[in-house]
Amino acid sequence: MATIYDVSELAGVSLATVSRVMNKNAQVSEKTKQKVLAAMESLGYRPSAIAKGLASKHTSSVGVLISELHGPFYGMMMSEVETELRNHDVHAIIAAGHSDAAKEEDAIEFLLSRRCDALILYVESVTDEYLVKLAKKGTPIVIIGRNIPKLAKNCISLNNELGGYLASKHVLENGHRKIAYISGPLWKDDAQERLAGHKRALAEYNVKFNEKLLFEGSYQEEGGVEGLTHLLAQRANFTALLCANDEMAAGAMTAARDLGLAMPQDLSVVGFDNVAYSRYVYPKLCTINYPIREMANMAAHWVLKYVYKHNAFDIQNIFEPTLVTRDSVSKFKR
Amino acid sequence: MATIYDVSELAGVSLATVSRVMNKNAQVSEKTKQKVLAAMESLGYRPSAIAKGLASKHTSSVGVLISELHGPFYGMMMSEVETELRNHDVHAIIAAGHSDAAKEEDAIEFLLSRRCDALILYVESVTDEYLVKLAKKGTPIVIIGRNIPKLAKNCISLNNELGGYLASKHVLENGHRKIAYISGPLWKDDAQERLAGHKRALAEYNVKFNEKLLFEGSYQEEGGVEGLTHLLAQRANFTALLCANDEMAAGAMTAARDLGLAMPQDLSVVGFDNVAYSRYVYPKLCTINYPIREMANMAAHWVLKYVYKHNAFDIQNIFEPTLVTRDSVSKFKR
DNA sequence: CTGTTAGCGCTTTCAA
DNA sequence: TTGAAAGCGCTAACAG
Repeated sequence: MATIYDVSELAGVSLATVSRVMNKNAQVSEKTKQKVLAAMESLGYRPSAIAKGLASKHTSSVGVLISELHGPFYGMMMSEVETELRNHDVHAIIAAGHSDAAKEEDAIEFLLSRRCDALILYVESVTDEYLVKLAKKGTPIVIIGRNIPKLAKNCISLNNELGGYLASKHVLENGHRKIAYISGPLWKDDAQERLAGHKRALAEYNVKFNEKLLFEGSYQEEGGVEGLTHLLAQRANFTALLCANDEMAAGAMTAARDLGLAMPQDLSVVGFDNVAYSRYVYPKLCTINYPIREMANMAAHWVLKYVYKHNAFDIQNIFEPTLVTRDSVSKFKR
Repeated sequence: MATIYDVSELAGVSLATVSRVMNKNAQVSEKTKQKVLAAMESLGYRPSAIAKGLASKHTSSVGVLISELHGPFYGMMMSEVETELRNHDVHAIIAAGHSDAAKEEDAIEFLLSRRCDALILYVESVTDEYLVKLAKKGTPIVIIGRNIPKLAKNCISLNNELGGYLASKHVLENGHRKIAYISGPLWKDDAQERLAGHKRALAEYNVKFNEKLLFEGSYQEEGGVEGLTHLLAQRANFTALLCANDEMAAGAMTAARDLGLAMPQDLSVVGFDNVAYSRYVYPKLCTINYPIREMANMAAHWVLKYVYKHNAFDIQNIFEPTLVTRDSVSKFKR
């Protein structure tokens, strides 16, 4: 692989000059510039990002850490970040944290060791303190999906409680009173918050929260299947089911139908996230929109603005969820 | 950020010694080793992967190029590669090619500039010749989803024609004769191959291929919606619909239901890929299994074996699709 | 077992 | 406008 040295030799100029034509900024006479360009071309020269990083102390790369590389939610987030960053010639180095503290820290170590200029983190297991410490270490970080008081400026988060509330309120407004709830893993903050929102709505409508109508799911399709099966076994005759995310809603709906329930007539269902395929399940899923694209885009802009000094628009730290009404909810009858 | 030099100073040993304890291999006395470790600990030392890469000529990282960062198919592939690689302490640098030749080449340039030890490529637009040339440049490459004769050893591909054939044969066996087909973008090889398989099955059953029953879709949900709408407008009374991937099948099914068609009674549908959510659409989608996980895993093993010299199992270059029967197909009646 | 000494390929003053 | 030279943080002979 040709080096800058080979180029300088072929072009008959110094290293420095070659470097200058690569980094557009400096003044180089048109003539020598052409010589250098020609030399690069004929050698098939490709600058080493790695050597450049060593010498210049920045890598034009930002580390992106998400829980999983698959799944509609993370996929959208990652995709948006990558696109926005790449539009500005910075590259994303992506790693998965698998919702596990050790793996998340590991991944962060990895990204740091690659000397990323900044980190965009969607982490679930690592503590707030860890992140606060990390933020002090020098590499700028922006955190998606969490709101840490001491790091408020670095957080891009959703009002999950409101989302839970909106979902719940919607079925309550439709007359339902026996409402089952499949939450996410309750050690996750967002799962707790969504559930809290649900409880607030219930309280507002004077309906008592029933432990038997709560199932702690996994945030995956299978969790929805298990949840529905379990809840039905409680024989509590619920007419509406709230799921803490769309995947579980899809699983629950499939399971419900397998057991002979018609939706939305026998059972109204609401999801959460508004992932792409939620409109392709049957019935079309009523859900809560999680503006993850906008949030991911904001995170990318945060980095562009504060790290790469592009003049981006103002940063919005907190986003609001909204209700997306579709076919899976009907009025309570009888 | 502390450097190896700081560590060596604090520990009272030379650079080389510090380097030695980092790279387990060499012999270092237990005593000095502990001193070094302690120094690292107290300095919060984190070796620079970038400097290491420059000095050692390999980066313990492999570039992974896929068309999109979102979507169930790519997500699964990326996830599997990353997991397998990380299990062996090598990291994936992921980039998106967006099914566009220029962007794909760009992304490859990027990965090469980061001096990846190898490349795992899922590319759709770049030519075979380009890849053949690339393969000669030194960086080992493995190609997923294409079978290039000159690069047969580097390819991990699916027999798409067989997949199309199996899907088609299944509905033919169920008595259907008027079969509509929503293909992928026909400039993509896999779309062509799947369609070819369909035609072969038709021929085998002596049913003539009808252009009016073919719609060229986008491989996305929306393409399925458009396809179904268009096909219905042809008034050709088809009783079965083959979709070249599950996303389009999901879109088409939703559109069909919106137009009052019951499935599978009025219309049988078959997808392709067997993505995670295909079993959660209604009716559960009959599809062709694309063993993308196994293939992704194989690609990772290829790299582990040939680049990192781990002793992995034998490499399988060609994979076979299989039929997954579910509820979306029924026997043709009347 | 440990230290010395060149680099790896590039950026970046400082002079010319 | 251009060149010389000193690193960036690490690895890898080669000695000792």
